[in-house]
Amino acid sequence: MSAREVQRLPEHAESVLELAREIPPGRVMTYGDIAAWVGTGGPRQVGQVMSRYGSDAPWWRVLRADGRPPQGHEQRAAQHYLREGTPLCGNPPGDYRVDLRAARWRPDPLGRSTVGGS
DNA sequence: GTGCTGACACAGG
DNA sequence: ACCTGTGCCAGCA
Repeated sequence: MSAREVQRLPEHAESVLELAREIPPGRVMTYGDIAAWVGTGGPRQVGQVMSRYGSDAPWWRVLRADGRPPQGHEQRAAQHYLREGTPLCGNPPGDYRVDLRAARWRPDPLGRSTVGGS
């Protein structure tokens, strides 16, 4: 995207994309997680931002709360999961659901990455 | 100003 | 586990 387009970005869009780019390979975040982290009102807004401006960011690492990749891009995302070794719990082909239990990532302000809850 | 839309979340059945 | 309906918020016609 060009600089002129960036100027059109909503305030939160910048934060959303930046956060998405910090997700390490093989790890993922949900739309809701990102929404909560950037302080925006809702997961849908994150989805809007990703669909409009996420082409440059690792959009496949941002998924729904149930572990499903972005609606309409499941097949495309699956290729990335296999390439990055993202843990899957679905039943491929057809169901490429990501195992959030193992792959969910939370940004670490202290440089201490967590593997998700117990 | 009003209303529709969307790469979502959650509760019910 | 699945599908459906309702709630949500910001952007755009």
